[in-house]
Amino acid sequence: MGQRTYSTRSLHGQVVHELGRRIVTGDIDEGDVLPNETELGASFDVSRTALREGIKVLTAKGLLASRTRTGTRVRPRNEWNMLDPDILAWRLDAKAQAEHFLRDLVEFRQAVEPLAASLAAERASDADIAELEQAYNDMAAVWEDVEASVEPDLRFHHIILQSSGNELLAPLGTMIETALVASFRLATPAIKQDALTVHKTVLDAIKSRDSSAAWKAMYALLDHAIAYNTSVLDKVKAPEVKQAIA
Amino acid sequence: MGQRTYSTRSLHGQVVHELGRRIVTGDIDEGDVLPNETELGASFDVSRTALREGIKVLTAKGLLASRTRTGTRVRPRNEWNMLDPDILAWRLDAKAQAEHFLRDLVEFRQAVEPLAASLAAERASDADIAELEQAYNDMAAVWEDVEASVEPDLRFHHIILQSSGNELLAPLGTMIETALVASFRLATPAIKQDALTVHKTVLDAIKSRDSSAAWKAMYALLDHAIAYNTSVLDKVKAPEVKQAIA
DNA sequence: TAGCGCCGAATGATCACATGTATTAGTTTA
DNA sequence: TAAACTAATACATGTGATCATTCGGCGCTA
Repeated sequence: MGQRTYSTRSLHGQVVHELGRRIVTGDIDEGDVLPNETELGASFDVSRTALREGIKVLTAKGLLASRTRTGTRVRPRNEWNMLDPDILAWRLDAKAQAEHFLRDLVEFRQAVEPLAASLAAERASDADIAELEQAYNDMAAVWEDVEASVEPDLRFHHIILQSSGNELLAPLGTMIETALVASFRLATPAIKQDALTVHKTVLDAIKSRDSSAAWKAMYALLDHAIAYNTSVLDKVKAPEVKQAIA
Repeated sequence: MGQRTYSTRSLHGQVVHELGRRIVTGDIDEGDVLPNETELGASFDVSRTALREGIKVLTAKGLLASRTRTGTRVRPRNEWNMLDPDILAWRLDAKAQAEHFLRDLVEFRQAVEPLAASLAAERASDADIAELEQAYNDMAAVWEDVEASVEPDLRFHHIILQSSGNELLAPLGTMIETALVASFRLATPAIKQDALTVHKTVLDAIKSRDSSAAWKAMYALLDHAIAYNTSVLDKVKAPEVKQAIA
């Protein structure tokens, strides 16, 4: 369970997560009009104020839109801020969509990370590269332990995005972290050992400041992930996989 | 001026935009603690409730974090939801950063759109392709008029992202629309004519379902845009360019 | 000096009431 | 009869006063 952006401890935070989950999972459909504020507040057993603060949060994420008299309705799905960490987390909760979602996620990474790697090869500071190497070494040290290798793996990708020197790319690591954790957990030690090799290739390319090699290496790394994901998701029999997705 | 997600008409909406702008432009620094709610509310001349709703919105976008007793502080920049339409709009307002921002934006497009094009080549429906062709024709019809050609151009890219069949890629069109409009306005008819050719190449590749050709064509299109952007931004003398960025 | 407990200041939450606005129904008028 | 104005209404929006909760710091005590 990756950390959610929005705290679930406050009252309106609970409203945000419960309502958000219902919308994202399709429990409440796009275009649907919500009950009016007093009514909805009562059903959540919170005051109208708390409910409104929750609605404002979801509005900010593009899920809802309120108009006077008309009421509050769910905005069309393609206008949601899909890369919002909370929305990603809710989508991940929707087990029914998980398979489709993982495909989308890997495709997205395949769009973003190769370029980030090539930019990092050009722009990373020596300190960045040292950190990257550290992350790789940490990964290598614990590769048999799937659980323990998640953190340095994540860190590795994080640093590359940061080092791209692009302020639109850099935050993506944090944004999709929750989702990545879930997909990483699917891996077995055998997979991880393979992964180690391709990670090394990426690291070396960036160290030698070869941006096109970095691009290709990262692309290959994700191809590897795709091939693995599909092969795993095909054998739906394995219950522990379904478990991991959830 | 692209349409903002969050209405500026409501009271708390004004708070959102004013506070948001101040934070994004660096007027209020990351890590800074805001004045307490009663005080800040007074300075905006709104009630504490309205202010709180505004703060919740900015919290949802990752700009702020509130803790009891400690107060509300600006979160580190790399944790912001950079692809949020409002944040993009505010960044665009910050003229000082505009040049750097445009570079980031084109790089981001270069990460995302080639893949979207290649996926579209595989997955676009016949209706999608018809729409895409329509957008191209509309572009071709008015290419001398820079202003008029913005809309079909935007539509062209929008449709490709939509047709990618990836729910993470699809909303990016809407998200970066505001920013794209600004960068498109920089173009001159001569540029636009060139652009037309490369757009045609993309269209043809998708029509013939050639995903790797689509990838390359879109990449070339954006390379074109990059080369153009840098060349334009280098001649800082031209005042109408600075104007257009603003 | 370490540990405990109290206090205060900030956010968190609720309520009651006031306001504005868009829709709908009802009434007038050409 | 149909179109245009008007009033009623229901809902979202905005406000301020009030209580609850949390947590950091200060000071007391052993």
